[in-house]
Amino acid sequence: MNSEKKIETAASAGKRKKPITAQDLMNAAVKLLDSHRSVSSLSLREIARAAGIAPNSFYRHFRDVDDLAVALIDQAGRSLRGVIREARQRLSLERSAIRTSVEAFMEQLDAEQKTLHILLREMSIGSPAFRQAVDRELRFFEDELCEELTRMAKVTGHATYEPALASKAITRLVFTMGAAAADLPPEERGQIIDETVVMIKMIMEGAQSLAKRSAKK
Amino acid sequence: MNSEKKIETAASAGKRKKPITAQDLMNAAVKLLDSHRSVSSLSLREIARAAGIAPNSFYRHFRDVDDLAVALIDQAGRSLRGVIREARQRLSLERSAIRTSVEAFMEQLDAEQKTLHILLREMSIGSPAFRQAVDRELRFFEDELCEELTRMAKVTGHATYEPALASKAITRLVFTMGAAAADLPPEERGQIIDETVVMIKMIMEGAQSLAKRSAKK
DNA sequence: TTTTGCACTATACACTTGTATATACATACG
DNA sequence: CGTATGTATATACAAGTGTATAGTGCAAAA
Repeated sequence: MNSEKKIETAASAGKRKKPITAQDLMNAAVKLLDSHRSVSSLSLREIARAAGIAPNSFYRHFRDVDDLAVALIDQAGRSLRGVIREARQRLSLERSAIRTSVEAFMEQLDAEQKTLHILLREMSIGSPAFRQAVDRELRFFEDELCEELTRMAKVTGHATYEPALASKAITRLVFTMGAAAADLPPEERGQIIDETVVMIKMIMEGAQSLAKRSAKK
Repeated sequence: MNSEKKIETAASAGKRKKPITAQDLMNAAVKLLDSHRSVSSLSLREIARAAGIAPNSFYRHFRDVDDLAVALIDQAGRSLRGVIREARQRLSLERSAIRTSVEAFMEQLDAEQKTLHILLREMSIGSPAFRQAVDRELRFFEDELCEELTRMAKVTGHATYEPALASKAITRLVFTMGAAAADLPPEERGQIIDETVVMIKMIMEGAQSLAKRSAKK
């Protein structure tokens, strides 16, 4: 018989007058996520409390906690695509496209909004709707990468064996390694980055080598 | 004000007299897991109900639900290692080591106990203890694979660039693809298997190609 | 002005959860 | 025989959950 009286846990704290946005709720939810909690394990009341509103007000903005979760995943995906696009900008100037991209990805793990964490976590748990949402984002990633690979092929002359598959492999690998890096002290991340880079090089080298072989034959 | 009166949900159903084993509880828990629920999202009462015992009897066997989860992970890992070892037996007779192993892995997804599902799910969610347990099992997988690769290298003369890393990449990839296949109609699994096989070939081809290159130089 | 609609709140209900406490009933041992 | 000991039980409680219902206050529309 304690809480739910005057708590106003953070987030509101005296300043705001009345109207809360859906985004506010999403932010409140994100703040509640540590490394081993999935979005849908949060209770509606918990989120409402963190946002400083009454439990029922939640329904004004989302049908469900799951509904909010999907919104979060979408947002995470959008932000991720931004990161990748930015990485690509840097890419034309410096060398080692792979390393640059992987670093951009891993850097994002520390970003203020833990959007990447959300994607990484929800891709393996949660309702079908979740998976679908995450899958959509993964496919964006894949497609951009595939496009990049075939473009590179034309420039350098190194064809790629099955660019779509290579892209998929690389994508899944980066996400998996990202998940591993996510809850790791930042000073050990360097090693994960190095490993990931080598793995990607293996895949690309292999895809090119297989391309040559199947062309010869 | 309904349940908890005379339900005896399955599992007990009249036959057994009194003593329940820890394994019974684990099995009951597994039966409750569909594709989008993690072990630790099960409630103690839920599991007890499914096993046909009183909630408090749970404590005779496990401290926590998490405690039970760790036991489940261990069991899953043990079973998985069995599968892999079996796959290796077949391996010496037929060809295409890769395809055989991947198929063995994916077949296990349909097995009666959904142990593999558990591993796949818990590797990305759950308490540190969970992750650690899953990680241990993954490393087993990796090590066996790495050993296999270096052995193959000596026989065929094709050295592998960084066998440990290649093993890690392959392992993560297989698990990720397995997770994707896990909740998919079985008739679409074939495609996933094919994709996975190609991906692995890319990695191995790449690792060998990189080995030659770094040897030459 | 009155009215209408919206965003939010308060109270309440039925239900689940983890666990504390106390109790029954077998079997094993002196 | 008693009497521990281990395993199961029922009952109970405080806390938390999702949500139904009703109400409040305020801004824009009539």
